[in-house]
This record gives sequence, C-alpha cells and structure tokens, in this order.
Amino acid sequence: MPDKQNHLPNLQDIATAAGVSTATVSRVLNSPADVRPALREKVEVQIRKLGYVRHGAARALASARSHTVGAVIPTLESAIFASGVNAVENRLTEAGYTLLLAVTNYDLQHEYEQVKALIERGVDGMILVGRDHDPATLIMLERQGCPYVTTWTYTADAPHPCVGFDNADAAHRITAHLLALGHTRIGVIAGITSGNDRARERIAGVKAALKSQQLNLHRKCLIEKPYEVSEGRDAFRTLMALPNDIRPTALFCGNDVLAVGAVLEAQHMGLKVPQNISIVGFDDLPLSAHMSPGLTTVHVPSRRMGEHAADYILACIGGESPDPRNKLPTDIMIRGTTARPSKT
Amino acid sequence: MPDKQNHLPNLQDIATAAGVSTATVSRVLNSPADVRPALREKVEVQIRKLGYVRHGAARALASARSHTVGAVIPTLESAIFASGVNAVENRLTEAGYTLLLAVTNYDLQHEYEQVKALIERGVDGMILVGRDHDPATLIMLERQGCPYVTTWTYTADAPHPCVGFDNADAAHRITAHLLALGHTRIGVIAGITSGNDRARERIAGVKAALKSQQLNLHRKCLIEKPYEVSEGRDAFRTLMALPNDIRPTALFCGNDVLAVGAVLEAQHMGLKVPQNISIVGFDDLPLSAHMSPGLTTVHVPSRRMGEHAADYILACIGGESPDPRNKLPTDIMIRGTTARPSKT
DNA sequence: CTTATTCTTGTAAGCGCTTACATCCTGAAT
DNA sequence: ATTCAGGATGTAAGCGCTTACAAGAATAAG
Repeated sequence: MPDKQNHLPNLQDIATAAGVSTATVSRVLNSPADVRPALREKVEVQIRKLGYVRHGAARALASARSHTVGAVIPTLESAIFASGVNAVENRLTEAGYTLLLAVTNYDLQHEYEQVKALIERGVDGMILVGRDHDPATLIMLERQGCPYVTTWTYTADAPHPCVGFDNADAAHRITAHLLALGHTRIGVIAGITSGNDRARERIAGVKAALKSQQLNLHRKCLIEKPYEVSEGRDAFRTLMALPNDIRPTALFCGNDVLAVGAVLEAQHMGLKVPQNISIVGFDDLPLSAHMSPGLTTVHVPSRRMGEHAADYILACIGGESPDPRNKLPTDIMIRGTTARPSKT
Repeated sequence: MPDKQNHLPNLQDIATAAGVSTATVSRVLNSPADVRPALREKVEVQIRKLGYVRHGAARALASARSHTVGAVIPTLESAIFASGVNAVENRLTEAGYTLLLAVTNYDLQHEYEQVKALIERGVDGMILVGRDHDPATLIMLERQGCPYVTTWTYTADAPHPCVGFDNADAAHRITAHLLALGHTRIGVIAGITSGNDRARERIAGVKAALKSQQLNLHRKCLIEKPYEVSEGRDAFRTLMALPNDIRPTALFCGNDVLAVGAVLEAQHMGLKVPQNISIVGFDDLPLSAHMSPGLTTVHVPSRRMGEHAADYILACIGGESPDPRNKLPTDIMIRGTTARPSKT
C-alpha cells in the first residue's frame, strides 16, 4: 500500500520503490524502448502497485507540451458537430492526445474567451469552426505559436488553414435542383448570419443560383432564425402567410433542424410535402433520412472533416508543414421533400 | 512589442516590465484586492501590452489546483446530454473553471481510460453519468482524492454521490398511464442494458408497473437496441410482426430517439399513432414536442441536474461537504402518441 | 515622537516532471 | 589484456508559477 498520509505517489516514489532514478521511470513512461526490459518491468510493477498516475501539469511544464488539443464548436445540440468531434477525438486518442472541447453558442466574444481558456490550459493545437472570428482570437493563436485550423468552410482565398467545403456552392447546387423542378418563387429560412459565415455563404449560394436564372430572392422571403425546430416552424408559418404572388413554392433551409421544423409545421397546417411545398435542408442529420418523406438535403462530410482537422494539427505539432488548405466534397441527397410545383 | 525571439512573455517579464516582483504580478492575477490600485494598474497595463497569457500548467503545478473539472458522458449525439453539459459549463465558467469533456460511447472500459486521462490532466473534480462503472474507475478517483458525482440516476442506497432521478419510478409512472388507458399488451424497445443502469432501471420500472396489474412483459416483447432512429424503426417492425395474441398495443421506448424511430416506422407502415398503436418515449428531446403527433414521454430535468452537479463539485473543491445525494423530479408529458387501444 | 499594528511588497523555496549531460557498463575489436 | 564505442542509467538544472515568510512602509495609538 502506498504511504497512507494521502500523499499521491510521484515519480520519485516510484523511482525509490524500484530502486532506480527518476529519469529511468520517466523513460519507461515516455520511451520504454530506451530502458532494458528487466528494469522496465521492475518499474512497471511499482507503477501498478502504487497506482501511480502522471502529473500532467508537471509534465507539461517540463516538456513544454501538454498532449492536448482544443476544439471550439458553436453548439453541442447539433448531432452534426457531434460526429465531427467524435472523429477528432478518435484520431487524437490514437495519437496519445486528449481533446478539450469548448462551446461558444455562436457568440464570437465567447469564442475568444474559450480559446483563451484553452491556451491557458496549454493546448498544443486548436480546431475552430468557420471563418468568422474575433480578430483578437486569431492574433492570440498566432502570437502563442499555437497551430490551428478552421473547419466547416473552404474558400480558395481563405487567409488561414482550413479544412472544409464550399457552403455557397453546395447551396447553389441544391437550389439548382429546386429550379430544375420548375420552382421560381423560393423562400429561405437561414440561420442567424451574424458571426456565422456558413449561414451567409449558404444564402449567397441560393442567391447566385436564382440570379443565374434571372430570378431574385424577395426580401420578405428571407428569414433568419436560430437553429431550432420551433424557429423553423414559426418561420414557415410566416412565409406561408405571404401574399399569393410572392409566397414561395419551395424552401431552402439553413440547416436540417430548421427544415424539420418547416416540414412538421407544413404537415401540421395540412399542407402536403412535397406536393404543396418543396423543402430542402442542409447538413443531413441522422434523422433527416428517416422522416416521412425523407428530407432532401446537402450531405456534409463532417466525419472526414474532423479526421482531416485532427491529422493536420497532429502533423503541425509533429513539426511538419502539411497542406493548409483542404477542400472536401458535398453531396446533394435528393429524397422525398422536393417535387415539381403544383399547378395552382 | 515583446521580445521578438518568439519567447512568450512570462510572469517574470511582466514583473520586470512593470518594475515589480513576480509575486505582485501573481497577486494582481489571482487576488487583485491585495494590491494597491496604482501598482495593479501598472501591472495590468504591461499584461495587456505584452499579451501575456497565464501558463496553466505552471499554475496548476505550483498551486495544486488546475481550475478544471472533467465530465465524462456516453455520447455527444444526444441533445439531452448537450443541455446538461451546457448547464455544467455555464456554472463552471461563472466560477472561473473550465470544463473538460470526454465521451465514452457507452463503453465502461473507454470510460476508465477517459477518466484516467482527465485525472492526468489534473482535473479538480469529475462528473460521471450513471451508476455503472468499472470499479477501477471509482477506485482511482477515490485514491486521487478527486471529488466526483454521478448523474442521471438516483437510488436511495446509492453508494456514491449522485444527483439524478429515479429512472424506474418514471418508467413505472408512464407505463401506468398506458395501463390506465386500457392497454394490456405492452412492448419495450430498450437501450442496450449492458453497462447502462438507466436502461435497466427503466425496464424494471415497466415490469413493476405491469406486475402491479398482474401483467407480464412477454419475452418477445422486449428488444434492446442502441439509441438510434434506425434501430427504433427496426425494432418496431419486429414487434409488429409478432403473432396477434402477443403483439403489443402500446410501446415503451428506452428513450425518445428510439420512440421517434418507432413512430416514424409506424407511419411508414401505414399505422396510425395513437389509434392503432400507442408509443411513449423517455427524455423529452427538443424535437419530441414538435412531432405530429407530439410524443408522450418522460421529461427529465437535465438542465437542473447539470447545475446541481456543477454546484456540488464546486462546493467540494471549496472544501465544503454538500449533501451527496440529490433527487430531482421527472414529469410525464402526455401528448399525442397515446390513446385507448383500438377495439380490434 | 515613539511603539504597536496593519498593509504592501519582495524573497525564495519548491510543485513533479523532462532532459542535456556525465557516468558507468557491456562487449567487440585489437 | 587493453581500448573504445555505444548503450543504459544517473545527476541535476530548470520549466513558470504560487505562497509562506520576511521586510519595509504606512497608519493608529499612546
């Protein structure tokens, strides 16, 4: 039994117990190959016997490396970030790193605080979402020499390392699908664009698609809402209350949560989807494929994005200089919520 | 400008720049009230000017306090944990603490690894989900003197600090609702019970309710599935394929995700909910209230649970000995997916 | 104008670990 | 045998910070 006076065993204790120096214990912990098997075994026995657990702070202080990577995401509520984070986590764990997760609730100021807290905790790298940030956030990261990468967005001229996809292009393509079906009055229930470049880009994509057909997005047909089912429902009702000549026959929703809300409200109002109204989403949540009808949406490579982001950071930590720009493809998933407009 | 040779400013640099000792700088950082305003101001100016960021590892090492609390949850996918985690996070942030989040994917062995990683990172406290753990996990926590609390479950005889609710009782009550409507053949789509006491308790609650009416849960009417929409759909189909005399007229689902799957599959099969089949869930996800029909389910106080858990840990860290047992109430939300059985 | 008391600030000893560097072995080559 | 290379250990100097404790300054009391 270890010394009972609630003194946690430290390297020195193990060293003494095993009759070696602290350096040797440190080696069996960090580069076992450098220690002769016999000795190593003796040390490992003591480690187990005394229930030794590394003191991460001391290790970080002495080695200037915390073996920790931070990720700052907008919200935990969305399963879409969940799968990306899971992917990051798996990769990091494989490499002996721990993920520290923080949430901003789509608030850039809060993001700054979280990033600062993570830097104070000594993360060796950082994963961010999107291109919109408080400039101070990135400055701090640079100044601290903390490698970072932004995700969920890719633009050719991105000023910072990024792994993501082209939000505008994806929105453009799914809108083109709507246009090809013959819709001309398209409504948009977007996410809140302030501090959210993805939401803005998606709107831009819709507008571009419309423009290519000489169409316009009517001012009243664009609504910004937080990403919640109830908000999607509200927005849908608002849109359907518009006068006949501008009321949309098809809807682009900023993400699947809003789209699900819109579909549910439509059904609640007795409208048939897609016969009376077509609705598309963005993100392809696990639920989306299961709804009746299945939601037509943009599939986003969140898992792969997470893996790439983790690999990029790990490579940077390892002293490499990986390609700082990484564009992933998106897929348009045509399911049951889109059809030709009714001939009313 | 700070010394350009990418030497991050440290306490000593600030001290020198401000013409004071490191102790004083440390004080303006940790207990500003102890420093004369004039001096404090001078130090703060330098901190801003040099872009100083605390070195958390050094601080943790010197003070034996990391200002960090760990939370280990089964999954990120479920919005229900998300809201609890958010609550924890808010409370901790208010208190100057940072939350370190880890995920187990419902694997107790993985949970052990995560807890160990967090302890190595020096968390000052830990929040766990449920009562099922690898004994080694709790032993490590005790041995390290790391205060912890389990959530999402409460039993009068809980051997460890816990803040949660009575899963069996809640399941019992919502089953009673089904029985009161006149159902006698009740099916259960449970979560995977291995390593998940909540799933087991919920089944136990259903059985107890049945027993109180001299009814039994038919062996074939109990299916365990991972918490996924598609699994709920599969299980539902299996249950409906049962022979007439045992096919359930009402379903208890281990959580809302499974219930949503069941409802969607029912509608997909052309069955009317609740006319042809009643379905209840557990957890009351944000989506559940919005479905058509609204899902009858158990509302769980996840937000309050998170707050209580955080407060408990913070109190422990502060040297207090708060009540280690905390029972929260659940609510049965009767919505649209339950009705009397049809007279077939 | 002392002397006791209270505030401020500085001094310096670690916290537990990693890691150059020094030292000591081992065994192969001479 | 003797020498030497190379591998296996040990030694000890910090990493950046907190915090007793000491010391000095300012205030209150006598």
